[in-house]
Amino acid sequence: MSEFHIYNSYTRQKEKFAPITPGYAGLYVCGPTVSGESHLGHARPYITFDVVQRYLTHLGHKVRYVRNITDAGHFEEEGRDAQDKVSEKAKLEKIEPMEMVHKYTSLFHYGMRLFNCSEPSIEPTATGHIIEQIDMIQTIMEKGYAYEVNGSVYFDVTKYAADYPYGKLSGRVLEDQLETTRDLDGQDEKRNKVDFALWKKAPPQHIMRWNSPWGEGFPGWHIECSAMSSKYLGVTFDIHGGGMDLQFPHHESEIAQSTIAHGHAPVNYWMHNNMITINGKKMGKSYNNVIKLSELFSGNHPLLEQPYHPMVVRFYILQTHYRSTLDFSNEALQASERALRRLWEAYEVLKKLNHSGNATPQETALDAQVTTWCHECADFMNDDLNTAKVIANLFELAPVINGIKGGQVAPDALSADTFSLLNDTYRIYLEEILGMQALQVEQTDKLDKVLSLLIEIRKDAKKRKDFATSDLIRNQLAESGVMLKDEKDGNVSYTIE
RNA sequence: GGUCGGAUGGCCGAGUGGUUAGGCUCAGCUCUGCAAAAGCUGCUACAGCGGUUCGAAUCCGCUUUCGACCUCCA
Repeated sequence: MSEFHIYNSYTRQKEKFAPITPGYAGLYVCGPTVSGESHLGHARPYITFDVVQRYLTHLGHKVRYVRNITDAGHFEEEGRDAQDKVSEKAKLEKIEPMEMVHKYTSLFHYGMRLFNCSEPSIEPTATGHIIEQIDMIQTIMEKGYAYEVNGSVYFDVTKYAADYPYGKLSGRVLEDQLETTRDLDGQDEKRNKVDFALWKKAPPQHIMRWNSPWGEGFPGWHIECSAMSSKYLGVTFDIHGGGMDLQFPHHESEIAQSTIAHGHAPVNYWMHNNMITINGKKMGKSYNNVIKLSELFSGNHPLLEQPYHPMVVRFYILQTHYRSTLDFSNEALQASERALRRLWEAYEVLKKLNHSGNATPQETALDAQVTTWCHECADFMNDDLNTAKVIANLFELAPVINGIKGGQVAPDALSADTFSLLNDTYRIYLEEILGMQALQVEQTDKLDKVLSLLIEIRKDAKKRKDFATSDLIRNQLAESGVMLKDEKDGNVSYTIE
Protein backbone atom coordinates (compact mmCIF):
# COMPACT_ATOMS: atom_id res chain seq x y z
CA MET A 1 0.00 0.00 0.00
CA SER A 2 1.42 3.31 -0.98
CA GLU A 3 -0.65 5.31 1.45
CA PHE A 4 -1.26 4.90 5.15
CA HIS A 5 -4.26 2.72 5.87
CA ILE A 6 -5.55 1.97 9.32
CA TYR A 7 -8.15 -0.45 10.53
CA ASN A 8 -11.06 1.57 11.82
CA SER A 9 -12.83 -0.28 14.61
CA TYR A 10 -15.93 1.78 13.95
CA THR A 11 -16.39 0.71 10.34
CA ARG A 12 -14.53 -2.57 10.79
CA GLN A 13 -12.39 -2.13 7.77
CA LYS A 14 -9.08 -0.74 6.69
CA GLU A 15 -9.37 2.84 5.53
CA LYS A 16 -6.96 5.26 3.96
CA PHE A 17 -5.87 7.82 6.52
CA ALA A 18 -6.97 11.27 5.47
CA PRO A 19 -6.48 13.93 8.12
CA ILE A 20 -9.10 16.61 8.66
CA THR A 21 -6.51 19.31 8.18
CA PRO A 22 -3.91 18.30 5.61
CA GLY A 23 -0.48 18.20 7.15
CA TYR A 24 -1.80 17.87 10.68
CA ALA A 25 -2.92 14.83 12.65
CA GLY A 26 -4.75 14.74 15.95
CA LEU A 27 -4.29 11.67 18.11
CA TYR A 28 -5.99 10.98 21.41
CA VAL A 29 -5.16 7.95 23.53
CA CYS A 30 -6.79 6.98 26.81
CA GLY A 31 -4.08 7.30 29.43
CA PRO A 32 -3.57 5.60 32.75
CA THR A 33 -5.65 5.77 35.89
CA VAL A 34 -3.03 6.71 38.42
CA SER A 35 -4.44 4.80 41.34
CA GLY A 36 -1.85 2.07 40.94
CA GLU A 37 1.28 1.05 39.14
CA SER A 38 1.11 0.27 35.44
CA HIS A 39 1.58 -3.33 34.35
CA LEU A 40 2.73 -5.13 31.23
CA GLY A 41 -0.75 -4.97 29.71
CA HIS A 42 -0.73 -1.19 29.93
CA ALA A 43 2.55 -1.06 28.05
CA ARG A 44 0.94 -2.26 24.85
CA PRO A 45 -1.30 0.69 23.94
CA TYR A 46 1.31 3.23 24.90
CA ILE A 47 3.98 1.54 22.81
CA THR A 48 1.57 0.88 19.95
CA PHE A 49 0.35 4.44 19.77
CA ASP A 50 3.83 5.78 20.26
CA VAL A 51 4.62 4.02 16.98
CA VAL A 52 1.48 5.48 15.42
CA GLN A 53 2.58 8.92 16.51
CA ARG A 54 6.11 8.32 15.24
CA TYR A 55 4.86 7.02 11.92
CA LEU A 56 2.46 9.91 11.37
CA THR A 57 5.35 12.25 12.08
CA HIS A 58 7.55 10.31 9.67
CA LEU A 59 4.88 10.73 7.00
CA GLY A 60 5.19 14.46 7.42
CA HIS A 61 2.19 15.22 9.58
CA LYS A 62 2.49 17.64 12.41
CA VAL A 63 1.06 15.48 15.16
CA ARG A 64 -0.69 16.64 18.27
CA TYR A 65 -0.70 13.65 20.57
CA VAL A 66 -2.95 13.96 23.60
CA ARG A 67 -2.86 11.34 26.31
CA ASN A 68 -4.73 12.03 29.50
CA ILE A 69 -4.02 11.19 33.11
CA THR A 70 -7.08 9.98 34.97
CA ASP A 71 -6.54 11.31 38.45
CA ALA A 72 -10.08 12.10 39.47
CA GLY A 73 -10.98 8.50 39.93
CA HIS A 74 -14.03 6.83 38.58
CA PHE A 75 -16.65 5.38 40.76
CA GLU A 76 -17.90 1.86 40.58
CA GLU A 77 -20.73 2.88 38.39
CA GLU A 78 -22.93 -0.16 38.46
CA GLY A 79 -21.25 -1.35 41.58
CA ARG A 80 -22.00 -1.65 45.19
CA ASP A 81 -21.52 1.68 46.92
CA ALA A 82 -20.64 4.50 44.67
CA GLN A 83 -17.05 5.23 45.53
CA ASP A 84 -14.09 6.98 44.11
CA LYS A 85 -11.33 4.56 43.23
CA VAL A 86 -8.58 7.02 43.88
CA SER A 87 -9.69 8.14 47.31
CA GLU A 88 -10.58 4.63 48.46
CA LYS A 89 -7.14 3.31 47.68
CA ALA A 90 -5.61 6.34 49.32
CA LYS A 91 -7.33 5.61 52.57
CA LEU A 92 -5.96 2.10 52.57
CA GLU A 93 -2.48 3.37 52.00
CA LYS A 94 -3.00 6.18 54.44
CA ILE A 95 -1.65 8.82 52.13
CA GLU A 96 -3.24 11.87 50.59
CA PRO A 97 -4.97 11.38 47.24
CA MET A 98 -2.70 13.95 45.64
CA GLU A 99 0.33 12.17 47.05
CA MET A 100 -0.71 8.90 45.50
CA VAL A 101 -1.67 10.46 42.20
CA HIS A 102 1.72 12.10 42.05
CA LYS A 103 3.54 8.89 42.95
CA TYR A 104 1.90 6.76 40.31
CA THR A 105 2.06 9.48 37.68
CA SER A 106 5.81 9.72 38.22
CA LEU A 107 6.18 5.96 38.04
CA PHE A 108 4.18 5.90 34.84
CA HIS A 109 6.37 8.58 33.29
CA TYR A 110 9.47 6.71 34.38
CA GLY A 111 8.20 3.57 32.65
CA MET A 112 7.34 5.48 29.49
CA ARG A 113 10.83 6.92 29.37
CA LEU A 114 12.40 3.48 29.72
CA PHE A 115 10.22 2.26 26.88
CA ASN A 116 11.42 5.20 24.81
CA CYS A 117 7.85 6.37 24.31
CA SER A 118 7.77 9.95 23.11
CA GLU A 119 6.07 12.36 25.42
CA PRO A 120 2.60 13.39 24.37
CA SER A 121 2.15 16.94 23.17
CA ILE A 122 -0.41 17.50 25.90
CA GLU A 123 -1.05 15.33 28.92
CA PRO A 124 -4.21 16.76 30.49
CA THR A 125 -5.48 15.64 33.86
CA ALA A 126 -9.11 14.99 34.66
CA THR A 127 -8.96 17.10 37.81
CA GLY A 128 -7.64 20.01 35.79
CA HIS A 129 -10.69 19.94 33.54
CA ILE A 130 -13.65 19.77 35.88
CA ILE A 131 -15.07 23.01 34.48
CA GLU A 132 -14.92 21.75 30.92
CA GLN A 133 -16.63 18.57 31.97
CA ILE A 134 -19.39 20.42 33.79
CA ASP A 135 -19.90 22.63 30.74
CA MET A 136 -20.24 19.64 28.51
CA ILE A 137 -22.71 17.97 30.84
CA GLN A 138 -24.80 21.12 30.88
CA THR A 139 -24.87 21.22 27.11
CA ILE A 140 -26.05 17.63 26.99
CA MET A 141 -28.77 18.43 29.52
CA GLU A 142 -29.89 21.45 27.54
CA LYS A 143 -30.26 19.26 24.51
CA GLY A 144 -32.44 16.94 26.51
CA TYR A 145 -30.28 13.83 26.58
CA ALA A 146 -29.36 13.89 30.25
CA TYR A 147 -31.33 14.17 33.43
CA GLU A 148 -30.56 14.98 37.03
CA VAL A 149 -31.62 12.82 39.91
CA ASN A 150 -30.70 13.58 43.48
CA GLY A 151 -27.47 15.41 42.67
CA SER A 152 -26.32 13.00 40.00
CA VAL A 153 -26.64 13.39 36.25
CA TYR A 154 -27.21 10.49 33.87
CA PHE A 155 -27.05 10.19 30.14
CA ASP A 156 -30.31 9.00 28.61
CA VAL A 157 -29.07 6.13 26.47
CA THR A 158 -32.50 4.96 25.38
CA LYS A 159 -33.40 8.35 24.02
CA TYR A 160 -30.05 8.63 22.30
CA ALA A 161 -30.36 5.18 20.76
CA ALA A 162 -33.66 6.15 19.17
CA ASP A 163 -31.92 8.83 17.13
CA TYR A 164 -28.35 7.58 16.73
CA PRO A 165 -26.58 4.27 16.13
CA TYR A 166 -25.75 3.51 19.75
CA GLY A 167 -23.66 0.35 20.01
CA LYS A 168 -22.15 0.51 16.56
CA LEU A 169 -18.57 0.75 17.75
CA SER A 170 -18.77 -2.11 20.19
CA GLY A 171 -21.15 -4.10 18.04
CA ARG A 172 -23.99 -4.53 20.41
CA VAL A 173 -27.71 -4.02 20.37
CA LEU A 174 -29.45 -1.87 22.93
CA GLU A 175 -32.27 -4.36 23.43
CA ASP A 176 -29.72 -7.00 24.46
CA GLN A 177 -28.13 -4.57 26.83
CA LEU A 178 -31.45 -3.85 28.47
CA GLU A 179 -31.94 -7.53 29.07
CA THR A 180 -28.47 -8.62 30.00
CA THR A 181 -27.27 -5.75 32.14
CA ARG A 182 -27.09 -6.98 35.65
CA ASP A 183 -29.67 -5.95 38.16
CA LEU A 184 -27.72 -4.20 40.87
CA ASP A 185 -28.59 -2.24 43.95
CA GLY A 186 -28.72 1.50 44.16
CA GLN A 187 -29.59 1.97 40.53
CA ASP A 188 -33.15 3.13 41.15
CA GLU A 189 -32.18 6.65 40.22
CA LYS A 190 -31.64 5.80 36.61
CA ARG A 191 -34.47 5.77 34.15
CA ASN A 192 -32.88 2.78 32.47
CA LYS A 193 -30.19 0.40 33.48
CA VAL A 194 -28.18 1.24 30.40
CA ASP A 195 -27.87 4.90 31.33
CA PHE A 196 -24.44 5.97 32.46
CA ALA A 197 -23.40 8.68 34.89
CA LEU A 198 -22.08 12.00 33.71
CA TRP A 199 -21.85 13.44 37.19
CA LYS A 200 -22.11 11.63 40.45
CA LYS A 201 -23.13 13.06 43.79
CA ALA A 202 -20.34 12.64 46.33
CA PRO A 203 -21.20 10.74 49.46
CA PRO A 204 -20.13 12.48 52.69
CA GLN A 205 -16.94 10.45 53.16
CA HIS A 206 -15.79 11.07 49.61
CA ILE A 207 -12.54 13.02 49.59
CA MET A 208 -12.39 14.16 45.98
CA ARG A 209 -15.36 16.46 45.37
CA TRP A 210 -16.14 19.54 43.36
CA ASN A 211 -18.93 22.06 43.30
CA SER A 212 -21.33 21.82 40.43
CA PRO A 213 -24.79 23.04 39.47
CA TRP A 214 -26.04 19.77 40.97
CA GLY A 215 -24.20 20.00 44.26
CA GLU A 216 -20.90 18.53 45.36
CA GLY A 217 -19.76 15.56 43.37
CA PHE A 218 -17.34 14.23 40.85
CA PRO A 219 -17.38 13.56 37.12
CA GLY A 220 -18.30 10.28 35.52
CA TRP A 221 -15.57 8.26 33.90
CA HIS A 222 -16.43 8.77 30.27
CA ILE A 223 -16.92 12.51 30.23
CA GLU A 224 -13.28 13.42 30.91
CA CYS A 225 -12.00 12.00 27.65
CA SER A 226 -14.73 13.70 25.66
CA ALA A 227 -14.17 17.06 27.32
CA MET A 228 -10.39 16.98 27.01
CA SER A 229 -10.16 15.56 23.52
CA SER A 230 -12.56 18.15 22.13
CA LYS A 231 -10.76 20.95 23.95
CA TYR A 232 -7.33 20.11 22.56
CA LEU A 233 -8.08 18.39 19.27
CA GLY A 234 -11.39 19.87 18.24
CA VAL A 235 -14.93 18.56 18.29
CA THR A 236 -14.02 16.19 15.49
CA PHE A 237 -10.52 14.82 15.39
CA ASP A 238 -8.58 12.20 13.49
CA ILE A 239 -7.60 9.21 15.58
CA HIS A 240 -8.71 7.92 18.94
CA GLY A 241 -6.79 4.98 20.35
CA GLY A 242 -6.99 2.68 23.31
CA GLY A 243 -7.29 -0.90 24.40
CA MET A 244 -10.02 -3.12 23.00
CA ASP A 245 -11.51 -3.51 26.44
CA LEU A 246 -12.38 0.17 26.42
CA GLN A 247 -14.65 -0.11 23.39
CA PHE A 248 -17.57 -0.69 25.66
CA PRO A 249 -18.73 1.12 27.58
CA HIS A 250 -16.06 3.81 27.59
CA HIS A 251 -15.64 4.64 23.91
CA GLU A 252 -19.25 3.96 23.06
CA SER A 253 -20.22 6.48 25.72
CA GLU A 254 -17.71 9.00 24.44
CA ILE A 255 -19.33 8.83 21.04
CA ALA A 256 -22.78 9.33 22.51
CA GLN A 257 -21.80 12.28 24.70
CA SER A 258 -19.87 14.07 22.03
CA THR A 259 -22.46 13.45 19.36
CA ILE A 260 -25.08 15.20 21.47
CA ALA A 261 -22.84 17.95 22.80
CA HIS A 262 -21.24 18.82 19.48
CA GLY A 263 -23.81 17.67 16.99
CA HIS A 264 -21.65 15.10 15.26
CA ALA A 265 -19.39 12.11 15.90
CA PRO A 266 -16.12 13.01 17.58
CA VAL A 267 -13.67 10.67 15.88
CA ASN A 268 -12.83 9.70 12.30
CA TYR A 269 -10.68 6.67 13.03
CA TRP A 270 -10.98 4.45 16.08
CA MET A 271 -7.97 2.24 16.71
CA HIS A 272 -7.94 -0.50 19.32
CA ASN A 273 -5.05 -2.65 20.37
CA ASN A 274 -5.62 -6.23 21.51
CA MET A 275 -4.83 -7.58 24.95
CA ILE A 276 -1.75 -9.19 26.40
CA THR A 277 -2.66 -12.53 27.87
CA ILE A 278 -0.89 -14.67 30.39
CA ASN A 279 -1.60 -18.38 30.32
CA GLY A 280 -4.33 -17.59 27.87
CA LYS A 281 -6.11 -15.12 30.14
CA LYS A 282 -6.16 -11.38 29.83
CA MET A 283 -3.76 -9.67 32.16
CA GLY A 284 -5.85 -7.58 34.47
CA LYS A 285 -6.62 -6.65 38.02
CA SER A 286 -9.70 -8.82 38.10
CA TYR A 287 -7.69 -11.92 37.20
CA ASN A 288 -4.98 -11.25 39.72
CA ASN A 289 -2.31 -12.06 37.16
CA VAL A 290 -0.66 -8.74 36.56
CA ILE A 291 3.07 -8.24 36.19
CA LYS A 292 3.89 -4.66 37.07
CA LEU A 293 6.45 -2.81 35.03
CA SER A 294 8.89 -2.53 37.92
CA GLU A 295 8.62 -6.29 38.46
CA LEU A 296 9.19 -6.92 34.78
CA PHE A 297 12.35 -4.83 34.77
CA SER A 298 13.68 -6.29 38.01
CA GLY A 299 12.59 -9.88 37.45
CA ASN A 300 11.10 -9.82 40.90
CA HIS A 301 7.90 -11.77 40.30
CA PRO A 302 7.07 -15.48 40.74
CA LEU A 303 6.22 -15.85 37.06
CA LEU A 304 9.45 -14.30 35.85
CA GLU A 305 12.58 -16.33 35.25
CA GLN A 306 14.73 -13.24 34.77
CA PRO A 307 14.51 -9.47 34.46
CA TYR A 308 13.61 -8.09 31.06
CA HIS A 309 15.04 -4.93 29.56
CA PRO A 310 12.40 -2.36 28.56
CA MET A 311 13.63 -2.49 24.97
CA VAL A 312 13.14 -6.25 24.91
CA VAL A 313 9.57 -5.75 26.04
CA ARG A 314 9.02 -3.07 23.43
CA PHE A 315 10.45 -5.31 20.74
CA TYR A 316 8.40 -8.28 21.91
CA ILE A 317 5.24 -6.17 21.65
CA LEU A 318 6.09 -4.84 18.19
CA GLN A 319 6.92 -8.30 16.85
CA THR A 320 3.20 -9.02 16.93
CA HIS A 321 0.54 -7.09 15.07
CA TYR A 322 -1.23 -4.76 17.47
CA ARG A 323 -4.67 -6.24 16.78
CA SER A 324 -3.64 -9.77 17.72
CA THR A 325 -3.58 -11.06 21.25
CA LEU A 326 -0.10 -11.52 22.57
CA ASP A 327 0.59 -14.25 25.08
CA PHE A 328 3.20 -13.66 27.73
CA SER A 329 5.80 -16.32 28.43
CA ASN A 330 9.39 -16.28 29.58
CA GLU A 331 10.32 -18.24 26.49
CA ALA A 332 8.81 -15.60 24.19
CA LEU A 333 10.53 -12.75 26.02
CA GLN A 334 13.85 -14.55 25.95
CA ALA A 335 13.50 -15.22 22.24
CA SER A 336 12.81 -11.52 21.74
CA GLU A 337 15.87 -10.64 23.75
CA ARG A 338 18.16 -12.77 21.58
CA ALA A 339 16.51 -11.56 18.42
CA LEU A 340 16.82 -7.91 19.36
CA ARG A 341 20.47 -8.35 20.33
CA ARG A 342 21.24 -9.80 16.92
CA LEU A 343 19.26 -7.21 15.03
CA TRP A 344 20.72 -4.29 16.93
CA GLU A 345 24.21 -5.70 16.51
CA ALA A 346 23.65 -5.79 12.76
CA TYR A 347 22.59 -2.15 12.93
CA GLU A 348 25.77 -1.26 14.82
CA VAL A 349 27.81 -3.13 12.22
CA LEU A 350 26.00 -1.34 9.43
CA LYS A 351 26.77 2.07 10.91
CA LYS A 352 30.46 1.23 11.02
CA LEU A 353 30.76 -0.19 7.53
CA ASN A 354 32.73 2.04 5.23
CA HIS A 355 31.22 1.75 1.85
CA SER A 356 32.12 4.20 -0.81
CA GLY A 357 30.22 2.13 -3.32
CA ASN A 358 29.93 2.19 -7.04
CA ALA A 359 27.17 3.37 -9.28
CA THR A 360 26.48 -0.17 -10.40
CA PRO A 361 26.23 -3.11 -8.04
CA GLN A 362 28.53 -6.08 -8.32
CA GLU A 363 25.67 -8.45 -7.51
CA THR A 364 22.58 -7.25 -9.29
CA ALA A 365 20.23 -9.88 -7.90
CA LEU A 366 21.18 -9.19 -4.31
CA ASP A 367 21.06 -5.47 -4.92
CA ALA A 368 17.53 -5.78 -6.27
CA GLN A 369 16.47 -7.99 -3.39
CA VAL A 370 17.84 -5.56 -0.80
CA THR A 371 16.10 -2.68 -2.53
CA THR A 372 12.82 -4.57 -2.42
CA TRP A 373 13.18 -5.48 1.25
CA CYS A 374 13.87 -1.85 2.10
CA HIS A 375 10.98 -0.46 0.11
CA GLU A 376 8.55 -3.02 1.47
CA CYS A 377 8.93 -1.60 4.96
CA ALA A 378 6.84 1.40 3.97
CA ASP A 379 4.17 -0.83 2.47
CA PHE A 380 3.99 -2.85 5.65
CA MET A 381 3.61 0.18 7.86
CA ASN A 382 1.01 1.58 5.52
CA ASP A 383 -0.94 -1.64 5.81
CA ASP A 384 -2.37 -0.94 9.23
CA LEU A 385 0.96 -0.70 11.01
CA ASN A 386 2.31 -4.16 10.34
CA THR A 387 5.37 -3.83 12.53
CA ALA A 388 5.83 -7.60 12.57
CA LYS A 389 6.55 -7.63 8.86
CA VAL A 390 8.82 -4.61 9.06
CA ILE A 391 10.89 -6.44 11.65
CA ALA A 392 10.92 -9.57 9.48
CA ASN A 393 12.39 -7.57 6.62
CA LEU A 394 15.01 -5.99 8.85
CA PHE A 395 16.02 -9.53 9.76
CA GLU A 396 16.22 -10.44 6.08
CA LEU A 397 18.71 -7.61 5.66
CA ALA A 398 20.86 -8.56 8.65
CA PRO A 399 22.79 -11.39 6.92
CA VAL A 400 23.64 -9.03 4.07
CA ILE A 401 25.11 -6.53 6.53
CA ASN A 402 26.95 -9.16 8.53
CA GLY A 403 28.04 -10.81 5.30
CA ILE A 404 29.70 -7.64 4.06
CA LYS A 405 31.55 -7.35 7.31
CA GLY A 406 32.44 -11.04 7.46
CA GLY A 407 33.55 -11.21 3.88
CA GLN A 408 30.85 -13.61 2.71
CA VAL A 409 29.33 -10.78 0.69
CA ALA A 410 31.47 -8.70 -1.63
CA PRO A 411 32.06 -5.15 -0.39
CA ASP A 412 30.73 -3.73 -3.64
CA ALA A 413 27.87 -6.17 -3.98
CA LEU A 414 25.46 -3.27 -3.48
CA SER A 415 25.45 -0.03 -5.36
CA ALA A 416 26.16 3.13 -3.43
CA ASP A 417 22.50 4.10 -3.67
CA THR A 418 21.29 0.77 -2.37
CA PHE A 419 23.78 0.85 0.45
CA SER A 420 22.57 4.25 1.44
CA LEU A 421 18.98 3.03 1.23
CA LEU A 422 19.89 0.16 3.53
CA ASN A 423 21.35 2.59 6.02
CA ASP A 424 18.30 4.81 5.89
CA THR A 425 15.95 1.87 6.27
CA TYR A 426 17.55 0.68 9.47
CA ARG A 427 17.80 4.15 10.92
CA ILE A 428 14.29 5.19 9.98
CA TYR A 429 12.39 2.00 10.73
CA LEU A 430 14.30 0.43 13.58
CA GLU A 431 15.30 3.56 15.41
CA GLU A 432 12.91 6.33 14.46
CA ILE A 433 9.62 4.55 13.81
CA LEU A 434 9.81 1.44 15.95
CA GLY A 435 11.64 3.53 18.53
CA MET A 436 14.23 0.93 19.41
CA GLN A 437 17.35 1.79 21.36
CA ALA A 438 20.57 0.03 22.30
CA LEU A 439 20.28 -2.61 24.98
CA GLN A 440 23.75 -2.20 26.26
CA VAL A 441 25.04 0.27 28.75
CA GLU A 442 26.33 3.51 27.39
CA GLN A 443 30.12 3.25 27.43
CA THR A 444 32.15 5.94 29.02
CA ASP A 445 35.55 6.95 27.68
CA LYS A 446 37.22 5.84 30.87
CA LEU A 447 35.74 2.38 30.71
CA ASP A 448 36.67 2.15 27.08
CA LYS A 449 40.28 2.98 27.88
CA VAL A 450 40.45 0.30 30.57
CA LEU A 451 38.96 -2.29 28.26
CA SER A 452 41.25 -1.30 25.42
CA LEU A 453 44.20 -1.87 27.71
CA LEU A 454 43.00 -5.36 28.63
CA ILE A 455 42.35 -6.12 24.99
CA GLU A 456 45.90 -5.09 24.10
CA ILE A 457 47.36 -7.29 26.84
CA ARG A 458 45.27 -10.19 25.58
CA LYS A 459 46.30 -9.60 21.98
CA ASP A 460 49.89 -9.73 23.07
CA ALA A 461 49.33 -12.97 24.98
CA LYS A 462 47.68 -14.49 21.94
CA LYS A 463 50.60 -13.52 19.80
CA ARG A 464 52.86 -15.42 22.18
CA LYS A 465 50.37 -18.32 22.07
CA ASP A 466 49.81 -17.81 25.77
CA PHE A 467 46.22 -18.92 25.54
CA ALA A 468 45.94 -19.41 29.28
CA THR A 469 46.31 -15.67 29.82
CA SER A 470 44.18 -14.71 26.87
CA ASP A 471 41.35 -17.01 27.95
CA LEU A 472 41.62 -15.82 31.53
CA ILE A 473 41.06 -12.22 30.44
CA ARG A 474 38.18 -13.18 28.21
CA ASN A 475 36.48 -15.37 30.79
CA GLN A 476 36.92 -12.94 33.65
CA LEU A 477 35.48 -10.13 31.60
CA ALA A 478 32.60 -12.35 30.52
CA GLU A 479 31.76 -12.96 34.15
CA SER A 480 31.47 -9.20 34.61
CA GLY A 481 29.17 -9.03 31.62
CA VAL A 482 31.72 -7.82 29.10
CA MET A 483 31.79 -10.09 26.05
CA LEU A 484 34.88 -10.01 23.88
CA LYS A 485 34.69 -10.89 20.25
CA ASP A 486 37.70 -11.76 18.10
CA GLU A 487 37.04 -10.24 14.73
CA LYS A 488 38.29 -11.74 11.51
CA ASP A 489 40.73 -8.93 10.87
CA GLY A 490 42.44 -9.51 14.21
CA ASN A 491 40.69 -6.68 15.96
CA VAL A 492 38.73 -7.26 19.13
CA SER A 493 35.39 -5.69 19.91
CA TYR A 494 33.33 -5.89 23.05
CA THR A 495 29.75 -5.63 24.15
CA ILE A 496 28.51 -4.91 27.64
CA GLU A 497 25.38 -6.63 28.88
C1' G B 1 -27.09 -16.64 27.88
C1' G B 2 -25.91 -12.56 24.06
C1' U B 3 -22.11 -10.21 20.81
C1' C B 4 -17.34 -10.55 18.69
C1' G B 5 -12.54 -12.67 17.66
C1' G B 6 -9.00 -16.69 17.53
C1' A B 7 -7.13 -22.05 16.60
C1' U B 8 -0.46 -21.86 11.98
C1' G B 9 5.80 -26.29 12.48
C1' G B 10 9.46 -27.77 19.29
C1' C B 11 8.12 -22.41 21.02
C1' C B 12 6.64 -17.26 19.57
C1' G B 13 4.33 -15.24 15.58
C1' A B 14 3.16 -12.91 9.96
C1' G B 15 0.14 -14.17 6.10
C1' U B 16 -6.56 -14.21 2.87
C1' G B 17 -6.79 -18.31 -3.36
C1' G B 18 -1.32 -20.59 -6.55
C1' U B 19 4.87 -18.03 -4.33
C1' U B 20 10.66 -18.95 1.34
C1' A B 21 7.21 -14.96 6.18
C1' G B 22 10.40 -13.74 10.17
C1' G B 23 12.37 -14.75 15.09
C1' C B 24 13.91 -18.30 18.91
C1' U B 25 15.34 -23.42 19.63
C1' C B 26 17.71 -27.81 17.51
C1' A B 27 21.29 -30.44 13.99
C1' G B 28 25.35 -30.17 10.40
C1' C B 29 29.06 -27.29 7.91
C1' U B 30 32.53 -22.79 7.07
C1' C B 31 35.63 -19.38 9.60
C1' U B 32 38.58 -19.76 14.20
C1' G B 33 44.30 -21.61 18.86
C1' C B 34 39.67 -22.50 21.53
C1' A B 35 35.11 -20.09 22.41
C1' A B 36 31.67 -16.55 21.06
C1' A B 37 29.88 -13.93 17.04
C1' A B 38 28.95 -14.20 11.93
C1' G B 39 27.80 -16.90 7.31
C1' C B 40 25.69 -21.27 4.85
C1' U B 41 22.47 -25.68 4.98
C1' G B 42 18.59 -28.69 7.07
C1' C B 43 13.96 -29.43 10.06
C1' U B 44 8.15 -26.82 6.26
C1' A B 45 3.04 -26.14 9.63
C1' C B 46 -1.68 -24.27 8.94
C1' A B 47 -7.77 -27.69 14.93
C1' G B 48 -11.32 -31.58 12.68
C1' C B 49 -14.99 -32.90 8.91
C1' G B 50 -17.46 -31.59 4.54
C1' G B 51 -18.06 -28.10 0.31
C1' U B 52 -16.69 -24.30 -3.68
C1' U B 53 -12.33 -24.17 -7.13
C1' C B 54 -7.87 -26.33 -12.09
C1' G B 55 -5.80 -25.07 -7.19
C1' A B 56 -7.40 -23.27 -0.08
C1' A B 57 -3.81 -22.13 5.78
C1' U B 58 -6.48 -18.38 3.00
C1' C B 59 -13.62 -18.59 0.61
C1' C B 60 -18.44 -21.24 2.53
C1' G B 61 -20.88 -24.67 6.11
C1' C B 62 -20.74 -27.68 10.39
C1' U B 63 -18.04 -29.56 14.72
C1' U B 64 -14.51 -29.19 18.60
C1' U B 65 -11.85 -25.78 21.43
C1' C B 66 -9.80 -21.13 23.51
C1' G B 67 -10.44 -16.13 24.56
C1' A B 68 -12.45 -10.96 24.79
C1' C B 69 -16.64 -7.86 25.83
C1' C B 70 -21.55 -7.62 28.18
C1' U B 71 -19.09 -4.97 35.50
C1' C B 72 -13.51 -1.27 37.02
C1' C B 73 -10.16 -2.69 33.17
C1' A B 74 -4.93 -0.97 28.18
